[in-house]
Amino acid sequence: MTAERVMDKAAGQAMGQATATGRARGIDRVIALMEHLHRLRAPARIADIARDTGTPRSTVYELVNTLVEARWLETRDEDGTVFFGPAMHYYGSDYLNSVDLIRKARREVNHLAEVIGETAQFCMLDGNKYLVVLNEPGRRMFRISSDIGIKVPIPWTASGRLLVDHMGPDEIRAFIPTEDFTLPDGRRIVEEEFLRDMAAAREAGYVRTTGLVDRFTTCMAAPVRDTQGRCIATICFVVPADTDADQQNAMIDALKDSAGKLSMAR
Amino acid sequence: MTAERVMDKAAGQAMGQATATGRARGIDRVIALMEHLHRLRAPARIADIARDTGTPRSTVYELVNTLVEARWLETRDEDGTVFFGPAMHYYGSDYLNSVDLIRKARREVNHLAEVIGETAQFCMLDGNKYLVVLNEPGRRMFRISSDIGIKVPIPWTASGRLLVDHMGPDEIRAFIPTEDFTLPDGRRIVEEEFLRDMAAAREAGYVRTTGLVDRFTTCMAAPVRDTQGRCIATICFVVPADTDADQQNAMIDALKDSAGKLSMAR
DNA sequence: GATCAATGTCCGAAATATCGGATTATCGCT
DNA sequence: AGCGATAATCCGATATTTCGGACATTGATC
Repeated sequence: MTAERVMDKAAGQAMGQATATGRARGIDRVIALMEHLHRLRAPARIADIARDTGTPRSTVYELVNTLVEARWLETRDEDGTVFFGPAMHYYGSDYLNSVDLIRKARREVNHLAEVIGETAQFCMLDGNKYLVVLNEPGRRMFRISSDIGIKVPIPWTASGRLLVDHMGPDEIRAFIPTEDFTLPDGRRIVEEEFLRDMAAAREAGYVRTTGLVDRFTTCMAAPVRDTQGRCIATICFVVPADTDADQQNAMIDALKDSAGKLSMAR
Repeated sequence: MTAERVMDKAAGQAMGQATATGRARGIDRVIALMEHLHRLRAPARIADIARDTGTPRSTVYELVNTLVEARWLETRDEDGTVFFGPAMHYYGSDYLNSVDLIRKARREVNHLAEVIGETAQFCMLDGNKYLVVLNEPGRRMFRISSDIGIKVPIPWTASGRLLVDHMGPDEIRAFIPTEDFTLPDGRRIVEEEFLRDMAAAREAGYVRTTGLVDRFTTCMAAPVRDTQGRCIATICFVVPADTDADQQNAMIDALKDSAGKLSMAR
């Protein structure tokens, strides 16, 4: 078996306009490296980074040294793995504070998680994918790892049904890749069902789904709308499917309330 | 007047090992750029970035394009300024979640800010400087901009008196630069006073200061200690100096409680 | 203790990314 | 509209950084 290189998408991106020689700019290598760590969501050894991003080993060592010095990365434990460093948190905070809607959303999400005690999130679209922008775990200590900044197919989520609110059937078909209607377990969401969910959600001012991405989880979401009434974000709760119905209704009210405040603030 | 270049420290760092020609690696330029934006805490125009970091204009344009594409930066408004982009938030979240103490501290800080309604922070040392790692604004809407990740002289802060808890007078003299004992308004903190504060704080299990960095602000902090009893972080409140005394006592109790939990968790 | 694997360092050559400066586009103001 | 100033793009040359591969180091296994 030849020493074929298996690169992930980040590597592909990084190569970008690179000529056939395989030589790339340091900055492109670094971007691939960081995207790789983000997708991994765990510290990685340098040799593995080199293999998985298609970057020469000596180059990775060189760059990692630079990045560790700048605190962009941190070497973990004594096992020689590296992961994001504090500088990323500082820059990330600056970003959050600089975006008005997100700064306000943070207050709401924190408030909801604190008062209700369940995991609350703030979600938006990124291109034709859904992603969690803010995540505040509830008192329950399961689901430790947040999936902040990880792209997910729109139909897999409750919020997704609100976020494409403003589109007609044709637009949606053109916007969401067909394969995204297939759930992780292989089941397929038929378009009519999705469109019906959508209409019902717009009508009711919230949406609830159960057992979409995983069988035992219920998701409730309320829309944040701009002045034109377009859904630009959602606030939602992620709870066990067996959560008491009254409790769920209280949560939906809380969501509508918070989402309303953020819609006003626009 | 000659076209003398005024570079900030980041630029100096970036030049690093650069040879006398002034040519530098792209990655070093990028690090300087990001540090510059962080210090600025506001969007900047490309021309200004070039001037302030000592990077050639054409290089900055080139790099900014790359970074915008990677969502590390974002062009703001229509005024052509750039600032941090969402990718920084995602990487920063990954960092926060990967550090056990910080992840737990976030819950406490959010809880305190929510329940008490005043600005709560989680602080640590970075070298011989103090810095805010987590900041959660209270209900009061003043002091919008958080100073997350900005280094501050240790003697300027309440928490600082706890964080060097474990050092003797000589150690402290060697550790904290003398100029750091001079407050922003020019007043000087005499060492004896600092040492007395420190001893009293360790005794009481908390520290309170008023009018240090600015005349109308009171700071209260409680120590997070590791298994050896060493103060590795603090949790604190930042409130107006005229805050009711009973209220302040309640806040100190809440701080001690949270700090205690984090100390246990080690 | 010897062997093998994995990790990290070093170095020269060549491909190319950075840089300066000139050019073009955009904007604000009278 | 015309003008000046500022912002952004373009382009060729060369100083430099990436890259491959050899070498050193560490550590685990038998």
